[in-house]
Amino acid sequence: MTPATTVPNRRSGPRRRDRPAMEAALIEAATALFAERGYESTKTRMIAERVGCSEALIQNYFGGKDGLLLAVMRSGGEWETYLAFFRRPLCASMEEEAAEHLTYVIKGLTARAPYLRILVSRALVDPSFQASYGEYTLRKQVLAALTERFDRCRQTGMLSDSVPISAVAEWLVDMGFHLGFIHPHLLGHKPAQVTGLARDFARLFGRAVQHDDYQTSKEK
Amino acid sequence: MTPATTVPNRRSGPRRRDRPAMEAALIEAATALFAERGYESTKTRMIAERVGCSEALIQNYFGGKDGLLLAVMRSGGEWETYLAFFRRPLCASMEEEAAEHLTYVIKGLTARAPYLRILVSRALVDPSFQASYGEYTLRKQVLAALTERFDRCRQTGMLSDSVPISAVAEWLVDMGFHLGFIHPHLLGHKPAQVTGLARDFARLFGRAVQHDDYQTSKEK
Amino acid sequence: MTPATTVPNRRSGPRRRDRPAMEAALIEAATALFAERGYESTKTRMIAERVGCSEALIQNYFGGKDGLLLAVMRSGGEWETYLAFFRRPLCASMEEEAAEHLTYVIKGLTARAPYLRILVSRALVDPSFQASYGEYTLRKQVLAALTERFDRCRQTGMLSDSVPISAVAEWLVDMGFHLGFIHPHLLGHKPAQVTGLARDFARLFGRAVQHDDYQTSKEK
Amino acid sequence: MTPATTVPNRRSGPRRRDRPAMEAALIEAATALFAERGYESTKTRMIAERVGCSEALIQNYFGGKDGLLLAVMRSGGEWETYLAFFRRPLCASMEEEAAEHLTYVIKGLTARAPYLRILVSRALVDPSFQASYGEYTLRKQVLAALTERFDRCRQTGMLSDSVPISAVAEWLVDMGFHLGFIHPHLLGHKPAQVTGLARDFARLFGRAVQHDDYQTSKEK
DNA sequence: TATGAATGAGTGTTCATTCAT
DNA sequence: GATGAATGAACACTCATTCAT
Repeated sequence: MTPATTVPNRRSGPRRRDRPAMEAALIEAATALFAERGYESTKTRMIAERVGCSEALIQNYFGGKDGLLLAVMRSGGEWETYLAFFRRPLCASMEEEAAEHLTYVIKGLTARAPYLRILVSRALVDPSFQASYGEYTLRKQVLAALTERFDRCRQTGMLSDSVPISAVAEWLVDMGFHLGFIHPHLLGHKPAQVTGLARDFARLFGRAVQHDDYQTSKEK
Repeated sequence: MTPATTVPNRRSGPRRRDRPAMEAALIEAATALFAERGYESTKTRMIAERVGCSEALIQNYFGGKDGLLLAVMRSGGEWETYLAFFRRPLCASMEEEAAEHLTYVIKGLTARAPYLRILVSRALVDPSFQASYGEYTLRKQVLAALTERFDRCRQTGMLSDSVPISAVAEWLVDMGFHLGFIHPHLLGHKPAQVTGLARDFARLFGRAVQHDDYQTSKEK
Repeated sequence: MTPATTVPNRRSGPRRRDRPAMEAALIEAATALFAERGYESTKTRMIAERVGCSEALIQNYFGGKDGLLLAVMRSGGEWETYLAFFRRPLCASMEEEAAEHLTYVIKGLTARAPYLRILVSRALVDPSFQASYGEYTLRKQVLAALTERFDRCRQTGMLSDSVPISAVAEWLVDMGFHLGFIHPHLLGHKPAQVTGLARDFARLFGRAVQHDDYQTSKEK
Repeated sequence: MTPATTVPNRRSGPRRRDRPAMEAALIEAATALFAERGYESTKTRMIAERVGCSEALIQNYFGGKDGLLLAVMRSGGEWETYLAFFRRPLCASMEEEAAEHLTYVIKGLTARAPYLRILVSRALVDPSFQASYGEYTLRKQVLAALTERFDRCRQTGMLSDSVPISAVAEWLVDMGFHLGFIHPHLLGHKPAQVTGLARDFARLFGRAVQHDDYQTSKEK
């Protein structure tokens, strides 16, 4: 409720000249409000009040409310740091692969939940926005990273030869999104429930894709 | 200035005396528009125009736009017929169980896609609506039905003893929702892609949960 | 709050055929509501609900809300009985003349207060209505009656020769309206206050218009 | 379709930067329209058109139509200047007292007639408004001022000892309101008629309250 | 540059009225 | 005749946007 601390000590009159800070503050406020109340229910006045500036600034900086939404979206990612995780060394088993993936993804999605809620809610409803969603989501990158990992898993003999890698990767990605986003934000499940489920899912995933011999040796 | 020709075989004048049909038409139109454009972007005027009646009717029948949304929601289900499917005989294998489930669910979700888009999009954004979502979704019922099925699967020896039934059920339900809703309506995947993926997922599911011996005998 | 007992035992379906009773009930309800809430704030639905009939009846009987207002106005008076009072024998003094007049007028205005509030409130604001007010008010008739009385008062020597009769009549009429309408309904004064004031005014009136000699003989 | 020429020297475009003047203009226009057509029949659009601004300004400045009505009410008075009159030196006779009072009050009420019409009309019809009327009317103050004057009149021997001062004051106030407001605005009497009547009333008032001896000496 | 004043297109809703039954 | 269903014009009000300063 308190104005973002990024832009402190605001007084009346024409404000100080720190455009980058102001833009960031607006984006932050808009992200929060869009996520809480939805895009359309969020009024520009609310955003401006939250930040402590005039509505007109939204026009000046972002060209309007739509532009602000785009800026919010673009702000979503430090993709690189997020994706770096997928370049870690292989795990000892497919179940561990899944477990680590799910844990990481759940954490990551939770961190960017507000931002995602906006995106998803709007993509479902505004067809022209669906394209943007595809652009800004990391699904493809994660998919590629997993595929590459699983390739290596197969080479190590950890991953069964009889399962199609791309489907396996897709499968794990979907599980991650479901556990990290759908369960908590649509179904309202608590983190503990989700974590428990993630463990079970990882186990099942392991059973499904692990090479039989490898599996045996591992599980013992 | 000339009376709109957009709504033919409907004179400018007023009266038609079929209230139930009119209500249904309004709900149908609202469902379509809410799904296409979102709740807030859909104006009562659009709905009325689409149906060829006056806006006031929305007030008369449903008490306003909010009431119409509720009516749309309530109209969503012939739950019983949908759930009847889960009372069919067991399949010959767990993979088949999954395959049939996914096929059915994908078809079912596709059929009520517009209705679901509204619900999901709004539940993500309007917290007070999330409760309503929980009420009107069939997740719990399907979950219960699957649990009961898998219980019986285990008794037949088809389902491995070492997997927790509730997690398996949850898993399959999630796959269904993901393939039937997230893939086509959020990610924009085509039906063919989804169907292919469903086959792969069913296969993986089978591998994960099928009792080893049973699995062997089956696969041969 | 209970539906007027004039139209008892109403059930649904096309109602019984007692048009005069129904008209009277509508006029009564409209009078009450117009007076309580004003003409514009009173909705036809309220009137119909109060009476227990359909709104359409207002159209059928009176041609609309305006027509109902006119009917309400026309219903205002059993003029003759009201005016009969002014044909009573002369009083013994001018003060008594005033006292009796004021008492009677206060009572009369109180009885038709709702009806008058509508009239006055609307006449003040709708110029085209001011004419109607002139028509339906009894001011002229009362004025004429008083003038005639005061003529006779003068002949008896009770009324001073040095006052203009028409002004005296006008004066008394105004006092009556002020005490009977303005004080209670605009200023919110209680009946007791008004009665006390009426006595004082009558006394002052007497002092102002009574013939000096007569006054002496009377007061003794 | 062509820009209205009704509001000249005012381009279709927007901006004028004189908020106080704009507020005053809106209040003035609202006063006039409320008085002409009544509060409810006056539409915000009319007011805005009259002033040549947008309807939204009424919301911005006054918070809506209700707020504008309150502003109209509050704008009614430069009370002090109005009440100063009652601090003038005493007249030479009670008749003169009345004559001067009536003349002044008639003028004063005429000046604020539109404003008063709104107030009175609405107070008669909206009970919750009657309280506001009581607050903003000057009746009490004038009454107090007259009472104080008449006290002094009595000390000079001008005012008869046998009349109750408060009733006399009330009486004169009522006459003033009746002549200045009811006669012209409800009965539609012309100024000349009112003036004539005022003279007569003053004369009668004098006869009623003047001390007998003083009266004699004065009239001669 | 940043603002507050001002806008106008558009909102859901109201309500006296009309008409088929 | 009397009704409920249906209307459409109008309403106060909202809000992203524009512009003079």
